[in-house]
Amino acid sequence: MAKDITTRSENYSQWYNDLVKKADLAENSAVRGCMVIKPYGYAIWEKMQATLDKMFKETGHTNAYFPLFIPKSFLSREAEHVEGFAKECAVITHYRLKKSPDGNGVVVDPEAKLEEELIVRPTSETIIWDTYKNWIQSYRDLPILCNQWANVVRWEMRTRLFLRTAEFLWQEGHTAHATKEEAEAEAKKMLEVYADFVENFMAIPVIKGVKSPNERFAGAIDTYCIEALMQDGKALQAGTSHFLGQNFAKAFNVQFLNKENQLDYVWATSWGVSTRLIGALIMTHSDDNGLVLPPNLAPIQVVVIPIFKNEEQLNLIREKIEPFVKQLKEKGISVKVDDDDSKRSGWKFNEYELKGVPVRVVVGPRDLENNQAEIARRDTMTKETVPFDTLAGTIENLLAEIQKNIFEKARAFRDSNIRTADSWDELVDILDNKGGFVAAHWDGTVETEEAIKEKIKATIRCIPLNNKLEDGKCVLTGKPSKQRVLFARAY
RNA sequence: CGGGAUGUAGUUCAGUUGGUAGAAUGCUUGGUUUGGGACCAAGAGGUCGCUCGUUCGAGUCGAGUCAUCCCGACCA
Repeated sequence: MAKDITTRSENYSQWYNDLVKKADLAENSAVRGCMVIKPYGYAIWEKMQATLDKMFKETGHTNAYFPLFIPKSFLSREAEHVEGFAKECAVITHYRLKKSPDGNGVVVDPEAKLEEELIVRPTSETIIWDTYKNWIQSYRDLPILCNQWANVVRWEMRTRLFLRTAEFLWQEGHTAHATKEEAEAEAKKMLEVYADFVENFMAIPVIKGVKSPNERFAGAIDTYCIEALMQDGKALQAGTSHFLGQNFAKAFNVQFLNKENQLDYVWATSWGVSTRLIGALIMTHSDDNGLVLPPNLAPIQVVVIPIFKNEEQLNLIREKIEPFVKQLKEKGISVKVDDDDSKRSGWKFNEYELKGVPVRVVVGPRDLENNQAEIARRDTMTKETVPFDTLAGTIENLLAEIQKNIFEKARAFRDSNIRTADSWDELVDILDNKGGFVAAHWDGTVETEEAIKEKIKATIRCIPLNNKLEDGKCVLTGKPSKQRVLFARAY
């Protein structure tokens, strides 16, 4: 459990990469910058999807699907938006191949050039607003509360498994409202949904805040975000919710007649979280034995490992474990009984620890005699023996306790890594030697924000919601400031 | 697109002044094992990224080329 930020951060990239591969979550693909999510990793994503989807439905949203391809002209309608994404777009120029003249393989057919190039969506605001235009005429058509589960492509120069890949999976919500107040409330509500999900299901503590102008989504009026802290002291943006104002409605000419019979532009929000959250999960909870999964998201919550020398013994154990495995399943707990005799039990212990399975139950001849089982918890790596008849109940409680414990552990770590700096030297010293978030005064200008980023590679992660106001001086310029903002080096 | 490095067995990597292609791990088979990543034996597995050059002879030296990784810039 290397908790020392400075020692761990040196090899953190390597450690992270190895873990993703060893735990069987994902691997690099033949296509540069793209990732293969393996079954175990995808199972985690499916659990995240199911939970989020339920939360979206409970807040009145429905799912829809929009095209993968966006006409180039759509992207350029909103000036800031195009500038924000232009440098990382995959562009489709042709629609057909033909046999190579030299007989080897195929070449792009020059005659099949598209009149207008298509962009593989880096995000769907433009295609969706072009569609919404046809859906909205009256205030009675509003609000529209749609979510889409999709893949998007952002052609990044440097990629890392889960954290930044050329293609990634996400959900993007796009809502249309009759009033500014309603749209702002929606953006804030979805931020709360994200914070609830990330903290209570993923056990990752987050800071809710609003982005500074420089970090804002391209085309947004306000970007609300949740920021998490990784074990190497770097921050990670875990989710964003944007209040888009009327920018996209104006760009795509989406107007409606309001109750006063006046033509008005629609107010918009968009919000999204991605497979990047799996990266956050790994970097928040894992230790030197491998992954640590919060019980709420673990594809396998309990693994049962029988220890046996022959078929006869295994049958006795099977008979004994059957009742509590059934009880656990009835409680909705996912259980895997691993009685594969081609792997030794010691090997299995390590394997399931590496994969982060929260609870392990071991039953061998010794336990049959004493009518008990050994249970081991992944978060603390401790073991205890429990009588068979109380096993199911004990495990149910233990899963809840593990969920709580890893969240509290992560929160304690995060809280102990939020520091205040009152001078430039102090800010630099903390970032270089300790990492974490640094609360410091900033004069509120984009120039200063950029200058700080340029000098020390740290960005303003957010201005926390409910930030308390206090007078101070900007750490860089010395100009007056009304509140502290959170700086960090980030992924 | 700048700076650096690396391409050898499925994987991770050795390979000396140029002279028969190596290890670990994984895989297959058989046996002994099985309460914290077992052991023994046998076996399969290679166009040394590609091209050209130097040489009697190139994994090794030279030139070119392609690819990948790392550090920047960009970013969820």
